[in-house]
Amino acid sequence: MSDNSEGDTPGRANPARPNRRAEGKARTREAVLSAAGTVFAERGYGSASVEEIARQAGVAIGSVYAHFGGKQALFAALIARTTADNLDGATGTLAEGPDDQGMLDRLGAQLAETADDRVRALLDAETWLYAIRNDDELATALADDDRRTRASIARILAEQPAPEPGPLLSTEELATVLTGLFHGLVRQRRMDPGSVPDSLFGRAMGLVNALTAHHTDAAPDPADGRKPGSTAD
Amino acid sequence: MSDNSEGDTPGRANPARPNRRAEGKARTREAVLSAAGTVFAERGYGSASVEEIARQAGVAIGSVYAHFGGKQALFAALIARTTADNLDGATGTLAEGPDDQGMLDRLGAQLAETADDRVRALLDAETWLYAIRNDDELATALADDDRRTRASIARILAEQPAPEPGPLLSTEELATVLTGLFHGLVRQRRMDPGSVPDSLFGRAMGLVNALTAHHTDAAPDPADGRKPGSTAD
DNA sequence: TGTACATCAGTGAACGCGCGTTCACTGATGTAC
DNA sequence: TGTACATCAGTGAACGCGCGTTCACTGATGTAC
Repeated sequence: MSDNSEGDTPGRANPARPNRRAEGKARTREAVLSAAGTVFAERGYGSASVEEIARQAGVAIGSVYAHFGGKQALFAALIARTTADNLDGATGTLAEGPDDQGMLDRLGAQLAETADDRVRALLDAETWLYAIRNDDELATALADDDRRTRASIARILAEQPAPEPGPLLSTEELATVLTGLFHGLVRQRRMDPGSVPDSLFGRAMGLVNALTAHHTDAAPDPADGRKPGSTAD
Repeated sequence: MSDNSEGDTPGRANPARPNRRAEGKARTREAVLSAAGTVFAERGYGSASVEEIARQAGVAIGSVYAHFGGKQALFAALIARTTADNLDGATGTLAEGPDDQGMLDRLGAQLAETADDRVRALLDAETWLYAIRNDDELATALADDDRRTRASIARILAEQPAPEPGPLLSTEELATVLTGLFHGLVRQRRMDPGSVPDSLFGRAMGLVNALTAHHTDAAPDPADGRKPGSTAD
């Protein structure tokens, strides 16, 4: 992000010139980041070795250090890129269309895509763990991105044909439930694919959405007087 | 290593005797497992060192190897114990009472408890990652436990006052949604505690439950398009 | 255009440290008589 | 009970390997004239 792939020629040469040095540098950087994604995902941060990343990227180990400074900084750079991608993906999917059920279908499709992308699912989890463990800037940045994503979802939900938040959940909370269910089902599907069909996410959210739309005035209490005998728990 | 904490005296001595050797051994084993839980959670498998575990357990490093054989086996033993605990906790909470909203409240309380137990949340995530990465027996065992838990939940849900699965979700799927939402919200709460109040889980599930109870005849959902294949790679 | 020089992305052998693991040993506990 | 011996949980120094990191070097690319 901070490293442009072009420009930067200190000598002020022709700006339209190809500049093969910068191009090659950017290509190397991308190759290292891509390899880092696979290796960090597949081995975990602690068990990942810089040497394997360099080998998989097809560069010398020194190049990794020339570009990123060290293992930890490389992981941070990878997270920064991945997080940006995720944010674009989520909000992009949501903003793609205005109609109700279509959005949920699209979310279900994205759930399937995310869960079935092994590297991505592993890397997401590893990133979360890393952020929670080291409560430095990274954790804050990740939480911010998450909050932004949920706010984005809430904004889009508010524009839906059924804008009423319902008696139990505000729009913001609905966005939280949506993302939480998303991550939880990705996790579940990775572990036991058969238990989470593609349509499950969409149906579950359709359920919630339908209730928030239809029951805005009825049933302030979901447990409305159908308890057989027990009063206190 | 199925190392019993008692019995096993080869010489067939008085079975009622205290047997301080076996007691001490069991105590050491527990201390190592407990320390391993903290260290593996806080550092991650790859970055955790056996030496730190031994130090935190107050034993020599050789004892860890005498008891568990190695780092990987120690982690496996820890997972086995933790998984059993989790299973007991989840089904225990659910089976505690029969009434509808009380159960959801109790689940909400357990959500809060789980999310606020830093070591437990980290260890859960680490365990999942480890299992997904190394698709050996451990992944299968974890998936089995998970399936058992969900089946347990489904069984209890079926006994609820609102047994109708509804048009969108079967009881089994509702159990999957419930556990998925649970894990997703734990994750979310760890990252941004303010966004997941204690009551959110209960309210979200109350929403779903109420809808399954009330909308058994209204089936406005055409979402059935499940993609073929697309399971794990 | 051609030549001389400057720049700098990339290289990989070498270093030293920390790790997982081993194993000869210790001494408290258990057993035999 | 007391004594001699056996057992075995626990110890920790030592080993060797693999890791992250460094740095003197290379050579392709860019610049000056």
